[in-house]
Amino acid sequence: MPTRDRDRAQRAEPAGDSPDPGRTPTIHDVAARCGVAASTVSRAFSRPERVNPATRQRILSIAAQMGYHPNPIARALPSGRTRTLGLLVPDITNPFFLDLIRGAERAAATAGYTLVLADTEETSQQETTVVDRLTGAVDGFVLASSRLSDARLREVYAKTRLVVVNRRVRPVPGVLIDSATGTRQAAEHLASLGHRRIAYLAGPRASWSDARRWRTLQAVARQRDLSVVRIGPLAPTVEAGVAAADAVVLNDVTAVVTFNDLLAIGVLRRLRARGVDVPGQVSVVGCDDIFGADFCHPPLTTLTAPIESAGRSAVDLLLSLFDGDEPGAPPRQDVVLPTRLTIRDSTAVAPTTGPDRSAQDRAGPVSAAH
Amino acid sequence: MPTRDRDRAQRAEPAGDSPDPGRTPTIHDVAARCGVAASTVSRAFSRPERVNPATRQRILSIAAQMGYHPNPIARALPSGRTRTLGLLVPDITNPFFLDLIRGAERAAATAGYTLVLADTEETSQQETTVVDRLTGAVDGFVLASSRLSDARLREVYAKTRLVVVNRRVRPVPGVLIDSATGTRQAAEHLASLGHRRIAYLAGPRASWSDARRWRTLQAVARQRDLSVVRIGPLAPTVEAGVAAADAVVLNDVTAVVTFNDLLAIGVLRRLRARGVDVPGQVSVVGCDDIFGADFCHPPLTTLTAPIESAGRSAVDLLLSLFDGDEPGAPPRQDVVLPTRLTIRDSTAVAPTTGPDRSAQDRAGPVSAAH
DNA sequence: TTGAAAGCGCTAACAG
DNA sequence: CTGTTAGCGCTTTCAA
Repeated sequence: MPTRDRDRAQRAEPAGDSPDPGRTPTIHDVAARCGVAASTVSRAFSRPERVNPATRQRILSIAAQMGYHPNPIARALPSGRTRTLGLLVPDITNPFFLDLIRGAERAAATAGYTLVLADTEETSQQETTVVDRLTGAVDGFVLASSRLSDARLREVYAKTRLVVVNRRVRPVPGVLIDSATGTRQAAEHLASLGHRRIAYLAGPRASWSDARRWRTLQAVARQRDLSVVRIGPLAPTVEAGVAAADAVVLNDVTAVVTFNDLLAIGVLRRLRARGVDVPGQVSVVGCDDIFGADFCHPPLTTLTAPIESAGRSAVDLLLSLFDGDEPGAPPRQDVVLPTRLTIRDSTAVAPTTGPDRSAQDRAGPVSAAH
Repeated sequence: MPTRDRDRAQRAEPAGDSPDPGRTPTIHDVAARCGVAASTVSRAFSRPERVNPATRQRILSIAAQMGYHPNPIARALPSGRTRTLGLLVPDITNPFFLDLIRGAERAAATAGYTLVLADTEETSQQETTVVDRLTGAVDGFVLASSRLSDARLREVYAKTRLVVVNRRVRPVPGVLIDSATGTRQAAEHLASLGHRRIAYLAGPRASWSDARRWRTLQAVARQRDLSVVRIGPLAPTVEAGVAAADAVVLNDVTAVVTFNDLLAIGVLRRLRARGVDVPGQVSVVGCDDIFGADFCHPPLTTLTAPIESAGRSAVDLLLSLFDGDEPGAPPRQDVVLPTRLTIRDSTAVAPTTGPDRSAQDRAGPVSAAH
């Protein structure tokens, strides 16, 4: 049988190429061709230093000319290492995750890992299913904006390597984009521009960042004697922003801070449609600085979040977990990434006409929306 | 040894939970607990119809309470099926691919497949490496805007399942976004608006779509007696668009058609900075209708491409290859997706002042750019 | 430094 | 319908 392979190959390819045409060569084919044991070929690839340089050289070159490539699956079975990472996002549709994916993919690629991408469609159910299906197929997970409960997250952490993004669940290591400082800057920016009454368009109820942002906003409001009204929770989408814009007008504020840029873009769209001038009548501050925030109209003042860095950090943190730690190991230092305010054209001094006056100005359109 | 596991489990967990704490249960643990052969447990999961409903029921419920999940790697080794697909894109950074990824992910998820995502960084080298590394770890590949040569693509196709997007390489099955009809519409739209002199900002040299678009443009130009000037090849990025905008002005045209929206957005940005009114002085037509095309300023007239559909189709086509066909099987029908022109605010009637006059108008800024 | 042998966890004939 | 028996292709002791 092995003889047959050999003969065929010799006849077909003088240079000595693939043995049995159609079948991908295995470690044994290479071993046979080299006159060494299979285990030696294995070592030549996975532990090159433990094999004689001369033999290694020969094995490698013969393998190359046979078109041999180690089978990653077969490799993973005994070793338990797949060199693959799972990245779960709640909604690929959201450009925020594009940047996250990008950062994660790059960090993974740099480390020689491959990324498995899954969309959990905003449900903890799907998330659980995917995690279960992928466990064993990946060396670890990055869960971005997970919808799982703290308890479930801890369970998962107990049986596999895990990093969460935008979530703080001890002892699961996490990457947090800290919008607090940025939010504070934003609020003070608005206060300095003379805004006294601000609306906050809230994100999904379960969002850690949303809670923090709202708390910060309230704190600044107290200090600077502003009044902030919370509108939401809202889906983090352009459509929700469009819808919420009417509530903004109704609430008679001179500035809006939104949970994310998608909402802000929706607000901009709707305000423009209603003839409300931004930033003349209303100032808008977004969050994240996603693709598009700089070329929408007007260009958006927003909290620039290091999203790509977050993706990169999450993968790096996950990878660092592989060095010695057991699953469920003692807590690691969380990575906290700062945000900063990027001022563009959607914010300006509050209209000199007070809120009440401007409310009158807009009486027509407002009632029209009813 | 098996007895030990059993005893432990019984002692630790009255309900009969995981055997050896810390070790994930295997098919054998479940089999032992159920008093059946391992192969029966295997069948209960992979071929439920070939096992007695009662036994299956018992196995499934015991497995569930033991927290057993089939190990995907171990499953893949003998079966050769990983239920995983590889998606390779040249540049995750490009939002075009976000939509493609989205469509592919959805189609894959629907079919119960998982997506492995890789960025080839625009190099055929990286692409080859990734393909080699992933071969065997995925059931097939979708290569989007591949940078591989036709020959290499055929080679890959000979040893694994493969679908290309935006590429026509017989006999490799492909999904093509046919911008020809859309481009024709765009050109005629401009012609009807009175534009006589049009610039085309070309994309990467190797792009199949770019070649087709340019040809179509020339054809229409001949028919409608327009003159078109080709600028490029250009990287398909906002930055390249910014840079090319100056060339556009210099070429003294009244309309620009760009290879993609990123270029168009860059042109818009630069033109605005230079005080050239769009669409008053110059009309701009993009291509693809990516996220942002509808809210940039002014909202972009563009060829709406069914990008997400393309991703979905590519995966569906790939999956269809699994039904019976051998790798390297006879050619399949390519999927051709049409584009259509979406008219927004970046196009308008050509300025009544002829090209020459308007060139004079802009003499200052033009020379300033020199 | 190299070889032989025993699996990794599961699937897939083939009997029964 | 279920059990037995071989592997899938590779890694990994353990000896030599």
